[in-house]
Amino acid sequence: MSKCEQCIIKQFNSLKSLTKDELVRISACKTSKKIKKGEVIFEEGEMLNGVYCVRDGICKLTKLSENGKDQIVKMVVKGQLLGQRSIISDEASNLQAIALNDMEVCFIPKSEIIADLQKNPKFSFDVLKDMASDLREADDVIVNMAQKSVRQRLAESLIYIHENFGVNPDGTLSILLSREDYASIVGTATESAIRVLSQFKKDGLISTIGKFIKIEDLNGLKRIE
Amino acid sequence: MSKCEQCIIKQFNSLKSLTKDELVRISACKTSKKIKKGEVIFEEGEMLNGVYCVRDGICKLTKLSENGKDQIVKMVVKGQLLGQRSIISDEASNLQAIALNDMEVCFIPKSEIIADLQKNPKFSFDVLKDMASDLREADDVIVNMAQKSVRQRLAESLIYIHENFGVNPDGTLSILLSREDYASIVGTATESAIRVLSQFKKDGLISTIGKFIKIEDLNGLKRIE
DNA sequence: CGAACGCTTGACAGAATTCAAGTCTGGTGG
DNA sequence: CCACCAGACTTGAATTCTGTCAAGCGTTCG
Repeated sequence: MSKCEQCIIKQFNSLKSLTKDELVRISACKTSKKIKKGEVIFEEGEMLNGVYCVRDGICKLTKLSENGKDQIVKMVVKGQLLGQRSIISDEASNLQAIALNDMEVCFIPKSEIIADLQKNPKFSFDVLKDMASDLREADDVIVNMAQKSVRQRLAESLIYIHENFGVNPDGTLSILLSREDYASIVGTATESAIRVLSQFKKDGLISTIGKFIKIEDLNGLKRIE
Repeated sequence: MSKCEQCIIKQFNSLKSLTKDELVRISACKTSKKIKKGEVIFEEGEMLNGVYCVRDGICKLTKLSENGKDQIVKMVVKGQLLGQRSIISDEASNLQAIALNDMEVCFIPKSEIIADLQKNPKFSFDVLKDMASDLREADDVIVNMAQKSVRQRLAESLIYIHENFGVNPDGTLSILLSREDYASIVGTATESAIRVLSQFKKDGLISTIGKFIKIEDLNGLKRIE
């Protein structure tokens, strides 16, 4: 099993603020795990007893709304942590995590994280910054959901994925999502999402290569109102 | 000027985790401020150089969306802190704060808060918990905005206000909001909010006493789908 | 008193959901 | 190998929801 203190992934999250000693200690009790596409990492309402550090792959965090539909609240990619919130508030998770492709994660027990939060103010402050940034993003999502049309929201989601999760060599979005996933991101019916995507394609804003989506006119998408 | 170490308001927020010495030091450099209804506490994009501790009154945190409409993202009441997020991430505020009634707040300079965050892990952990709780609430709002109808959202907002901000002796909601504010909470046109409220009234779910709203059938509101 | 503002209602257009087909695809079992 | 099936995808049509524009009412405040 590889060692945390040598892992480059930690450069991208708050674990970078831990001392070498702390990393060695965590490394000793962490467990590595492979998760297959579609597999559930944790359920809504489940008590987490640790956090996950995503070494590879992508997952979606969803919440079941009262009308029975899943809403994708956030997507977590390589380099990010998963589950800090539930650990910190010491409550059951309010979200479900599902792998969108094959993943590799490290599981770090709750006790270790809590101990470091209490002892290492730099680490604690870094986590604080992460959460502040999450909150700011959440505010943006709230405003978009509340004020914009399905068409606008879908356009912005495509742009977000393009800019944050990157593209394949042929220019297609590196993340492969089903139509249902897209609908679940913008909070609409699957048919509505499909219709809007068809329209984007007809307008030359996007194209499809196999199941993948390629953005052809980024500025055109940005101009949608 | 009153002293922080004797202030009971601090019992309701993370400041309760500060030591007596820290409170004395903060007390020495804080400034007390009265803010009138409708007054802006800080603007979106403004650099905050401290946090506000709300001693009395209520304010709304809004964000201007690209289509020019304000969205109410959160309401902050007596006992809560205002502006931690911007201080922590050291960025301009992403929200505007406006008093909904006459307020009394204490302003604590950024340097003091940051110093205490670095030195007092208990305080820092408490702030972390606050933000974790804010994030969870934000997730709920996202799902509601994305998946529910204007009618449902308005019903839930009324319930939220009723349960979290309390009622006057005659049973009316203690917070007085304009129709435009209600529209801005659920993210809809003012006319739409008015129409839904009228319908609620016609259905006997709510009544109005002067400008105040009184919930007549809480379970009825909860049953709306 | 008049102007300004918030509140209310009507009418209509456009957006979005729902239900109901039908197509395409990859995988499975014969 | 091929037929077939399940699931994802696509499109159409009817219905419902929501935003917008327009008009009128009531209150407050100068």
